[in-house]
Amino acid sequence: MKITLKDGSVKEYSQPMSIIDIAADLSEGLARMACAGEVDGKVKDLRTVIDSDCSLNILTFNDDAGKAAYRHTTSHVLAEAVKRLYPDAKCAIGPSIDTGFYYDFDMEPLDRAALDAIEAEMKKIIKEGNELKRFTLSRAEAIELMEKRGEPYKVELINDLPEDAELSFYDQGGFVDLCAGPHLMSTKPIKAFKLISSSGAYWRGSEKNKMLTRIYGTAFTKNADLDAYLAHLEDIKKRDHNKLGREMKLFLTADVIGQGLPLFTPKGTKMIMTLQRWMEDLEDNEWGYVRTRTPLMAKSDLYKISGHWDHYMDGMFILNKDAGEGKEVMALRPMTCPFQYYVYMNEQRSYRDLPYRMSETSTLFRNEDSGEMHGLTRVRQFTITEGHIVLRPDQAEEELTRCVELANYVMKTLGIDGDVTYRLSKWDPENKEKYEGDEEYWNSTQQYLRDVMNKNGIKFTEADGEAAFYGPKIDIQAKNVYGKEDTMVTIQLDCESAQKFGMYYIDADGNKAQPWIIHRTSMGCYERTLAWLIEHYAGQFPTWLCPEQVRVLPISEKYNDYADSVRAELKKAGILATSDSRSEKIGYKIREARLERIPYMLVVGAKEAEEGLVSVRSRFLGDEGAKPLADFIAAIREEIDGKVIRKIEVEENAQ
RNA sequence: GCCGAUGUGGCUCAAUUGGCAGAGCAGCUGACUUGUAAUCAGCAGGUUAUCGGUUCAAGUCCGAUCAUCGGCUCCA
Repeated sequence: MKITLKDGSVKEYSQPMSIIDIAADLSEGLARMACAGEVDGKVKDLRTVIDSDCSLNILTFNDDAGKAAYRHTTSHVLAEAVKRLYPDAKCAIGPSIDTGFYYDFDMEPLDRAALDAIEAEMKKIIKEGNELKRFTLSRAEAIELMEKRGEPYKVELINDLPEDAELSFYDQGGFVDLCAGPHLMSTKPIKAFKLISSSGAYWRGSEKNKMLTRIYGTAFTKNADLDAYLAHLEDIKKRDHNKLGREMKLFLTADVIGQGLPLFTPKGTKMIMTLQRWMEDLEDNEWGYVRTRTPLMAKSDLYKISGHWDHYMDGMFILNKDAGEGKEVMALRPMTCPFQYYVYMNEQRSYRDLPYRMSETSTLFRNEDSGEMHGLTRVRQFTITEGHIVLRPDQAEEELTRCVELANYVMKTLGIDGDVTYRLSKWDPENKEKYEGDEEYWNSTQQYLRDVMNKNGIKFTEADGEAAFYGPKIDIQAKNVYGKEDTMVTIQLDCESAQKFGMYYIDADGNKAQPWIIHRTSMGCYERTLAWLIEHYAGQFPTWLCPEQVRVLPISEKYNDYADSVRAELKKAGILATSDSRSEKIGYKIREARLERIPYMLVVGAKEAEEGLVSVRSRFLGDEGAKPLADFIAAIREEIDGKVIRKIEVEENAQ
């Protein structure tokens, strides 16, 4: 048989060989590094015997699939250690994940000391260096084995596997686990690992099931890599908006006010208002939107029409629920859709009036479960740039394109377009009752969105079961510093709601016709966007977004008057400036300003006061020297108006 | 909502087996009048998240509640 290797060379063998033997034949080093094999593009266990022509790639820890096998084997070592220390623990599942691996057990919760003890036991197991032996069993044998070993979760997994599935097991010195693999040849190569944390996790991810104990860990081939990863974990905490945003005094929370209800300080408010004014002007002046202002609450009747009363009551804050006769039951709004629909319906609309684009800086309330709140990214009250476009079906493609273009423009201007991924959120064809409309409706609307993204050259993934009940979505997703993904912008096509609310327009023939609706945001939620900006820029925002753009620093109190006049000039030019009139040394004032991440510092003393100059020290270029105040104002004005993002070359990561 | 951890001035932390709540930074006041990463001195700031219990005595032990964090689930 002929084996084509990654570099194109061909090896020939006269008899069947396992992948690990082929690796050993190629080089001893490669066999030592091998974690898995890729045969004709499919990832296989190293023990797989090859008996016919194929292409073969030996995967090491440097390959994603190799890394997964390495870490998956580590998770088996974890399972063995847990079973040794806690014989009554029941094994559930233990896959590798992007950052390492986890394993779920039915057992008591663990504290750090327990994790340390398990870690020590794992080290022993690795030292023993047992080989992993793979074998397969029939369904009956497999169930018998797992029952004998007291592993009810494994029995359940086996029962749920398809009839023709191969039931493979791995035995490492007596510890046997049901597992599809692939795995390392033995536990010996595992060098650097750490158990990160433990937490609860529902069996099979359903809250109806029992909560198991999950242990997270990670593994590397070198201690240095593990240390670097752990240091990285510490490092990203410094960018965490929830810590940095509070430190920078952009927002706060108060126990007595409640969960998911952040308060914005003057600084944080300034930033949000900068964003909000920009968005409103942009939408109204350049993208053809009209602005609405609609109530933050409504009678229950409205939500009964929209369907929220039946399907979303748990997510709403209900007012007057237990009030007696004569009191209306109200609810704070969790979305703006129906409110804007009534603005549309206020007048009879012609086909010529469409598309009718409404937008609102809209505050919403959602009664999220208590465990869900996080910083500014998951809150109970938030404000979004929410819009609804009522349009004719023939306008859908162009309008959707415009929505994507607007969102794109916003991302680019904020400098975060490189952080996002696009997702086509589709219905779940296996779960039709959760959605309105038939298969044809979903296929055609989904195709619309797909076409729009393709025509705009946007790369995207597709996800089943992520659509709104009334239609598919283009979701623009971003990850936070910890890798957790949130939706930043959403653009949804809805061909159903107009009927529910009796919305229509008069078509060219004078007949009533049913419009389509696009639900969309252009920037998403201000709270979440601010969080994202804090993390992206590590607090060092582009000048136009800074709540304090310039700080004037007199070198002594003698020059406070000049500093004040400079500050007044800056303010006159619409620049957010303060001056530091304290009797501190100049170095001290600079240090403070840097810690507060002020982009520009203007040092003024005798020379500057006499000649009308300012000595500029910026976050971008360090000491830029003395220049006339007017020149500085012109330059920074241009930077702010142009929403310029200057690269920070000096003083990065001021701490 | 579920599992777990945590909670001491604005921030970072200390307080021995239960025995007088303390420091640095930030803040304020005064002195100094300063040229590019920390001038000196003084002052003020705490019902130890909240409520209850045990005890001669609770930051410390017990219970409940609230909030924060790490996950799970959820996010139309």
